[in-house]
Amino acid sequence: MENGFQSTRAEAFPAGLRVLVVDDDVTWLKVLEKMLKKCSYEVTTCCLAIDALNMLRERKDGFDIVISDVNMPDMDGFKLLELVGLEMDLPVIMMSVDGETSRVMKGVQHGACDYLLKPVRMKELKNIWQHVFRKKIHEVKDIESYEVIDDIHLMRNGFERFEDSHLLSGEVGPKKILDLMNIPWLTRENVASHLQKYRLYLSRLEKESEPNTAFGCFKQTDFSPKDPSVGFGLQSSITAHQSREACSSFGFSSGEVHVQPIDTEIKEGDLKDIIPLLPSPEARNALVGKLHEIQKKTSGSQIDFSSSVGSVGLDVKCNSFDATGLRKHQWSGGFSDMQFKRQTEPDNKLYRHASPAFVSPHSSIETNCLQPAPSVNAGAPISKMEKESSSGSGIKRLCGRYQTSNVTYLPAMTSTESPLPLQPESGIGNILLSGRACTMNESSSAKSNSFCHSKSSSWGYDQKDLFEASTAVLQSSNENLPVSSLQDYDYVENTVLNNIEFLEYDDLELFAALPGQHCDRLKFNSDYNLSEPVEYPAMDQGLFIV
DNA sequence: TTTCCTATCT
DNA sequence: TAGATAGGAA
Repeated sequence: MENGFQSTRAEAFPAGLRVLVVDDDVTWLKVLEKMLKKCSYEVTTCCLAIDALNMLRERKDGFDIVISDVNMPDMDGFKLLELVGLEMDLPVIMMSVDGETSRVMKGVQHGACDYLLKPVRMKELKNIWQHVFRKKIHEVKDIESYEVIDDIHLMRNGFERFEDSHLLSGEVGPKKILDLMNIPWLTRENVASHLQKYRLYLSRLEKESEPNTAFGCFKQTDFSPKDPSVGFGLQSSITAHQSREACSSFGFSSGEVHVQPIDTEIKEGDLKDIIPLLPSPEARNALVGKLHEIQKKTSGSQIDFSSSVGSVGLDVKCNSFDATGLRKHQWSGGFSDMQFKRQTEPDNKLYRHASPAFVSPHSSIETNCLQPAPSVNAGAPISKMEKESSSGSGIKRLCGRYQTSNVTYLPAMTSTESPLPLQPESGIGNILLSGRACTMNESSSAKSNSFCHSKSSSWGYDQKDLFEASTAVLQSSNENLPVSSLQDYDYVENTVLNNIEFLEYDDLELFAALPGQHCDRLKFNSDYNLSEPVEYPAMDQGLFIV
C-alpha cells in the first residue's frame, strides 16, 4: 500500500521506525531505548524537551513518532506535545507514572495518540508503529479527497469551454452540454436527468413567484431558507456588480460577496440568445424590453451583461441600467454546482456520493445605487440556516441539492458609505463575508483545513472557492462548536487497560537502577525476551482504518 | 438512429 | 428529494 513512506523504509516497516524518546530520567531513557531497539526501531533519546523540539525542527522529516514523558523540568510534556502536533504533525505518545484519568484525558486532548503508563510494557512499544501507520492512512485519505478537487477543476474547464462556445445562444440540450463539458465519465443521461430536475424546479419557482414577485423587485421570500434560488449547497455567494458609473446593485445568493466592475457591454445578438433561457416571463420580458432599447439605440441607456461560467457552473448575469444609471435590474441564473456520479468507473470511489445539481437562478434585485435596498442592508432577518449556524449547529450537508444556502445580510449603511470596498478603478474585489453554507464531508480533517485555507481570489462559481468556503465554515464553526481534539477515543480505553497488566522485562540490570515504585510493578515475562527479535503480526489494514 | 422530453421508478 | 431509466416523439 502506498502510504507515503519511502519505498525502502516502507518495505521494512515497522522495522526502522524512527522514534524520538524524550525523558528527563536517564534511566528510563536507557530502558526505553533498549526496548525500542529490540523492536527494530531507530531510537534517538533526549533528556530535555527543548532539545527534543530543536531536534525535531532541525530534522523535519527525521522522525516518525515521538514518545515523551509528561513531567519534565524544562517544559511540560503537554506543551511539547502541543508544539510537536502543531509544527511537525507527528504522532506523539505521552508516558507518565501518573495514570489518573484526568491526566490521561489531558494528554489525549492535547493531541497525544496514546498515553502509556510507566513502566511501559514491551508489548505497547512493539505496537507503537500502528500510530504512524494510522496517520499515514489518514493522510492518504486526505490526498484522495484532494483529487476530487482536481476533477472539479476538470469540470470547471469544461464549463469554461461551455461559455466560450457561445452555447448560450440557442436551445441548450443535454447532448450539447455534455459535449462541451467534455467530462469523460459524464453521460448524456446524467445531464438530461438533472436538466429535467432543473427545469421542473424553474417551473415550480415560476408558479410560486407569480403572485407577488415581479422581476427586479427584491422580496423577502427571496431569502427563504427553502427557496433554492438563494443558492444550492456549495453555491453561496453574493454578487455585487458595480458599473462604471459607480452604480451598485447586489445580487444575492448567499455567503460570498463579490464586487466587480461591469465592463462587458451586452451585444444585441447575445441578448436575443439569452432571452429564451431566462427562467421566468418577467425576466424575459425585462430583457426583451432592454433589447428594444438597444435596438433603438436609446441614448443614456445601458445594459451590462456578464455571462460567466464559473468554475463548475454556467451562470448568467444580466444587469440593466436605466438612463440615469440609478437603477438597474439584475437577473442571474444558470447551472452550477454540478456534481455527477461516475457511473462508468466502478473503481472510482471518490464520486460515489456525488450527484449533479443545477443551480437555480438567483434572486433578482432592484436597487438604487444612491439608496441601497433597505431590506437588504438593514434589519433584515437572518435566515434559518444562518441562525442555526450561529447557534452552533450550523453544519450542513455539503452536497445538498436545491437547498438554500445561508444568506449573509450586510450591516445597515447609509447612502454615503458602502458596506463593500467597492473598487471601481482597480477591478475585481472579492470579499468573503461568510461561508457557512456547507460543511466539509466526513473525510475532512485538520489536514484538509490547512489545504483549503487560502482565500478566494476569483469570482463566480469556483468550486475551489466553495471548498474554501467550506473550510471557513469549519474554522468559524470551531468557535461555536464544542470541537474536541480527541482524536481516537479508543486510546483512552487502551490507556485504562494499561493499568491492568504489568510489564515484561528481562533486563535486570536496568531495573535495578529504577526507582523502587517502578520495580514493584514489574512482572517479568519470558514472552518478550529482549534477546529475541520481535516479530510483528501481519498488518491488517482493516484493523487500523478508522 | 439520435436526441430530447416526460413519466416513473428507486 | 434527486438521480436513473424507460419509452414515446421529433
